[in-house]
Amino acid sequence: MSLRFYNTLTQELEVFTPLAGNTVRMYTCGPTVYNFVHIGNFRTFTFQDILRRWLRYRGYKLDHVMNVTDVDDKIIINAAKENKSIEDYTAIYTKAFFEDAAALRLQQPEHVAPATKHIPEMVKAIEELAAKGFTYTNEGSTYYRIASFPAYGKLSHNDFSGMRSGVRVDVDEYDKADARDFVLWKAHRNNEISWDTPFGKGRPGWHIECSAMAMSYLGETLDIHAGGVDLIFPHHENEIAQSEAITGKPFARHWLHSEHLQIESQKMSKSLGNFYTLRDLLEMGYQPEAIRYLLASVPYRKKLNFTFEGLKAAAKTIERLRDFELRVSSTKLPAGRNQAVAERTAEAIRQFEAGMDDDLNTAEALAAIFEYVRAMNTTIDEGYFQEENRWDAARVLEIFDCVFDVLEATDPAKLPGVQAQPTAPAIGDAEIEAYIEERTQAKKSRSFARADEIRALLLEKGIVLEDTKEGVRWKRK
RNA sequence: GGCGCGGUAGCCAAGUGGUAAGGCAGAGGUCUGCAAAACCUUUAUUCAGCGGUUCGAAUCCGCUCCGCGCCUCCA
Repeated sequence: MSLRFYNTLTQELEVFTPLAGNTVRMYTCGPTVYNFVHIGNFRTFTFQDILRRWLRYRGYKLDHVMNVTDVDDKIIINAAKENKSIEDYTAIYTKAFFEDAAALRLQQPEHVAPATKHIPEMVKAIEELAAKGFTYTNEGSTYYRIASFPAYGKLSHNDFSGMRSGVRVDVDEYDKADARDFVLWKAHRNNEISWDTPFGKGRPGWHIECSAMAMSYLGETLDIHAGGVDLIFPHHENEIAQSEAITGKPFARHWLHSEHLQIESQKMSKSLGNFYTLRDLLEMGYQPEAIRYLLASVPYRKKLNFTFEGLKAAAKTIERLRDFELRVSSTKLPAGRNQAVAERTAEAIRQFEAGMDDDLNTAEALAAIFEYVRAMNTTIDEGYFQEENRWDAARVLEIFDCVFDVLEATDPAKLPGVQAQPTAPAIGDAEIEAYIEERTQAKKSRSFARADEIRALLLEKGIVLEDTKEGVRWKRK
């Protein structure tokens, strides 16, 4: 089965292949750095990360560009409020964004493109649009004339053919010829940040940065363009209008959009008090791996209902997988390789791959992993799992983790934005081993009270003991 | 009003014509000095409701109810 994605443009599931060679040229819409980005934003960025990782698993090289919008109305307003320059203000939240992204183990795109570092590219794009007659100016601002691009609406599947200039009663309220037109370049006013250009002093409109940067890094036609569903219209529609007006060629071949996240079945909003940033959740003590798992486990085109019950369930699920990993690596096993296990391993990998290939159906892919884990636990219980089967199980976990990346625990000291927690007093391995030895002796002499006391004492320090056939196994909680 | 997405067990969720995956939670059990972990059994005769098509529908069609998103800068 080949890799397939749902394409917003065609509204169909399509087989994916890059346009040229083995490299996937991908553009994703990144953050606007006017504040800490919230957990809903990270749902989309996590989807993009899973997409990246699966493309790489499938043997493709990536050339991925993500923009950072570091000049816009909200940034200008917020920076002014804090009496900071645009640069100083956005630097804070850009840094925070990448710290958060790292905590969620999001891979860095090959190129991170801040808008303010690409003004010449935008100027060039606007000049090309002007030369081809797609623009007009009004009071120092430059606008895109939608009426000159008949295909407008093809991505969002809206029919704008009936809309004409003057239809809207309040057209005079806008300084545009048509209410649907959008601004390419905003005229300079007050003391706002601005750049000098042949078409006037000012700053870029939102949409032009993506067209200009995408094409300057990746060429005229991208393989994949991705973002949240709310960007379909108008942002991505406008990107198409700009880019295709310039090149006359399709801007992106596959448009992938992730659905929104809801909190406890409600829209996340500040007024409802259910607005969370990653740092809020970390502050509450939730593990970044659990958050990542929860965000990744619901297929990206489905609304994700974020609940704290779900977040706790995610943490338990990860623990189950980590326990399995520990069991496979630490249990004493008979020599050899059980062929049935080897075959079951291949089957699990096939199932996992089939799920991911099917438009990144992570729920189905995960089911393959859990069915495998249960089957292998049973095999171990029954004594049929052999020494060399360790590699089989490790292979499955490795494939799982190269996409989901949640098995390794994060050092709590390295969480962004979290004050140093009063953690359990540290205890060294040697001391733990000494306690375990004492407890083993206590058990031998049937001093169970002392044995339980040691277990409790270690638990307080975050050490969990498990008695197995081959002796005591311990792990840090 | 237009366009689009969705309603599957206590919660999350797969399944888009052939008789309900998986995770978490709950109950009972095996193992254990006790635990933990693991495993087993169990928890939807039923997929928002009603009607239709079909040998057969959660899956297709129609209607109704409910939730959500976009329709000028929100992932």
